[in-house]
Amino acid sequence: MGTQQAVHDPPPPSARVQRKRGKRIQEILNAAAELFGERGYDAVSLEHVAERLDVTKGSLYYYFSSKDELGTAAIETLGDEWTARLERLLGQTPGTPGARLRALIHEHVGIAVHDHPAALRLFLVPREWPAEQRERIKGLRRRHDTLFRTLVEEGIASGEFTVTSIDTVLQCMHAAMSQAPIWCAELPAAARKKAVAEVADTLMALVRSAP
Amino acid sequence: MGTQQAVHDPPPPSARVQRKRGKRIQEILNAAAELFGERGYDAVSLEHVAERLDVTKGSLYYYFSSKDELGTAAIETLGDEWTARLERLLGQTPGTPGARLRALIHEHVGIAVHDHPAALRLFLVPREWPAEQRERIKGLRRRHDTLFRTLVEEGIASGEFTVTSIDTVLQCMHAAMSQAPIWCAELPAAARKKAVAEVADTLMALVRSAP
DNA sequence: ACAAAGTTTGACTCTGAGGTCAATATTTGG
DNA sequence: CCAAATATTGACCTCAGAGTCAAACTTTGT
Repeated sequence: MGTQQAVHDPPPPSARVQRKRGKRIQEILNAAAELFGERGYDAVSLEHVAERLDVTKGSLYYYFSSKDELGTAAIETLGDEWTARLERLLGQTPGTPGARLRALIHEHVGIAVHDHPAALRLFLVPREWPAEQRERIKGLRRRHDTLFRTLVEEGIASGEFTVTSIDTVLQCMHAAMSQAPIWCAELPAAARKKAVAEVADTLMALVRSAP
Repeated sequence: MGTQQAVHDPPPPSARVQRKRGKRIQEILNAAAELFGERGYDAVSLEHVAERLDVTKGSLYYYFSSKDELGTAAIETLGDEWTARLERLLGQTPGTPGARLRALIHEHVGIAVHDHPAALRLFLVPREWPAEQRERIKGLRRRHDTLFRTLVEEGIASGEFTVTSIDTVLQCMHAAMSQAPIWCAELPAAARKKAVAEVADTLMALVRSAP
């Protein structure tokens, strides 16, 4: 019982191997996030994910112990990337809360419509996730919501916005933004950019209620 | 080859029997509509429907040739009842387009939140229905949307409303109303009535954009 | 070069849900 | 009361998709 590890019980895997494993996991998560974003969680089977990676289903179980675990991890990846894009945008968009909020909505709907048409269903349609994964999803969503909430609160503080209820406004905004990709999918591609802008304009009305 | 039916091919079932069959079909549709409204289409199996009626799955196939057929028919029942309630409300709510629209939104969200928490997903989340049933669902939704569209158009004509794009406003409104039951489900029952009213107030902002 | 560790495979099981159908029970009308 | 029409059953089929695992293959460190 010296300063050495107790009788080498589990020989720890080398750092290089671990990094490699981490990379592989990221590859899997990216592929899965892409698929879930395109078609939604239930519509994507593990064979689909495996096929996109040119491996077989069995391999996935070497890294993840269930579909739900892979699912939440992948959704987390997607959500992180998404939030990062929004945060970056805010970082480089100065101006009033109104201008910034509009840009944020526009970017968010844009990402949804152009890049991840089915992704938002992952957050909208409640699934009975196992408790542990539920927490992770909630956390993701909270972080994302905070971006919008903060701006709205700033706008209210500065007198630029007026609302009946912050929570309700945020929920409505969120709902409308999440639906956008679904009905935009029916529009000809050319009309989509315009539609996204209109959604942003329209939703700005939610924070400019008459007194 | 007289004026009589050609050699009595299929003896037609008596009127009474037919009425009875119709009733049974309605019972099934009601049970199914209820379940679909509570838990969503995919989450409800035919055994669930059968169980609620105290029969077995097989019986359902005596009346409907597939889950999708029963599904659309049931959704139609639900939608018809729903639209009827909204139409009735409009019939007995006089006033400006603004007042009427607010009442309509309130009623619609109220029905969703209190009576059919999962029903709206049936319309929001696109399913690949067989062509024939798709038409019926579209028709339902059109009829329903018309109620809102008409009022919005009236309000615009009278100068009471201002919008960037009618379609966009309607889509956003619809999306927010449809999500409401889902997030209201997390509220304590006591808070729901208030939440419904707030949604109605908030959404009214969508038709009062600044010029 | 070679053994241990790490990775992938493919064939397998299990389950839930849609759908079928011959046999059986019930209702109807003469 | 009885035969034909109508309704219901329950056992069965099929299929997709989650999950398992021993065996085979590949990489790593010495």
